[in-house]
Amino acid sequence: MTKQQSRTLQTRARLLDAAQEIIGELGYEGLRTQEVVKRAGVAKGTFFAHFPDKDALMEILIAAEMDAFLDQAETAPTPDSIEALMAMIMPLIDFMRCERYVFDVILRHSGAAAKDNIGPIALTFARQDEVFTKLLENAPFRKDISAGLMGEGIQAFAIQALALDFCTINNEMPLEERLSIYLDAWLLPEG
Amino acid sequence: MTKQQSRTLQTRARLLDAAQEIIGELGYEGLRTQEVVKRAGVAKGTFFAHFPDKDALMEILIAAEMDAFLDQAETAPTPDSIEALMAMIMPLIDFMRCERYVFDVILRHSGAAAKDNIGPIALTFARQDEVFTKLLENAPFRKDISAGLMGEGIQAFAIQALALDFCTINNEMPLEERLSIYLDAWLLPEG
DNA sequence: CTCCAAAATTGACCATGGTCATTTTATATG
DNA sequence: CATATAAAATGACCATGGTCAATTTTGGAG
Repeated sequence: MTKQQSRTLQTRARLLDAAQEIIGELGYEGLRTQEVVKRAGVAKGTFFAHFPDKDALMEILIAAEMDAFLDQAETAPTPDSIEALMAMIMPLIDFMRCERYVFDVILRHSGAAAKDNIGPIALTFARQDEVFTKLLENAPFRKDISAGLMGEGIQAFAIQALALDFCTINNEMPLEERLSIYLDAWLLPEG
Repeated sequence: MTKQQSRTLQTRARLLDAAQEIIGELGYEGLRTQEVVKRAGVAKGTFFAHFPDKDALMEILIAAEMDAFLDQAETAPTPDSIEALMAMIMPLIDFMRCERYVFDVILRHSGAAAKDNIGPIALTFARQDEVFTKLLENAPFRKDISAGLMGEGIQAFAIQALALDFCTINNEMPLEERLSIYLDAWLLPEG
């Protein structure tokens, strides 16, 4: 009963290519499903036969970018200071703040979808945990908590710093400075 | 040139009442603007003459609930332990997780709108900062960082705990337990 | 009281994400 | 090759948030 896969894969690839092309021109927020199917040369319904909804497509594309940053982080040496850690995660953070819409999509899906299946972005966050845990195991930071917990805190503070960075009340301080303060207090407490 | 205010206020109140009524029956996610204007007895356009968009209405209603919790927290005594602190903030957290949609709205607006004006939810978060700062000033927690910074961390960890609680990967641990672990590590470090 | 300008309201209309019964296409089988 | 059948694609259609030119209401000035 296993029938035509090549056609399916081809269509999916065309949709993804078209989406990426549009994002290159108009940014993530500017993407319209109508334009995607038009460029892919398929009908509206075909889009939704391949992706449950528009968010699912966005998740795939955004998670792919985030994963690329994690690939780099994975091969990096153990950070020997907060600065080294910051340098390692800033590329990812910069992507996360490239558009308000991107940050919103990431937020919506970081804690996984409301549905039962786990989306690409939630998987990326899980992978972040792993990567951070491994990196922090031998780093010269506090020793009273596990590397995994340290990693979760870094995630939490990164999101907090990003949220405040998008905020008009609080954006007199640059994101990097704010995040540095958070990470100092979190990873090198003196009390 | 100052003309009719009573009419405006009345209409606005009717819209808000209708919205609250619907939320009582169907929850926040179940609210449709069409149903709001129908119950308020006005036309569709009137809704958008009073609120920039549906999110703005949601913000008002959700921020009002959150503010009520802050009112209580404001009159509470200084927490003398993590448990006491948790007891103080759990009502607010429970509201924030009452619906996935509610949490999403809060997240979207906690870091303020992308626009230049500051929404009610962002103001609530700013007020949270103030309330926490005052409460933590004399609390028996770490002394190496400011009360304000401690408060920001509590916010960050609360959101992280909420996000993971909505997540299918990570919800084998109850929110309260996870948040306790975070706050212990954040407010009472031993390294 | 009449008339005017600003404020408020209206509802037809639009944009866009998403659905689904129907049609087309590919492939396995006799 | 002909046929059956399941996968894939189609596009008219729907739901809902949001817009805006036209209309009605309001309160004050003369």
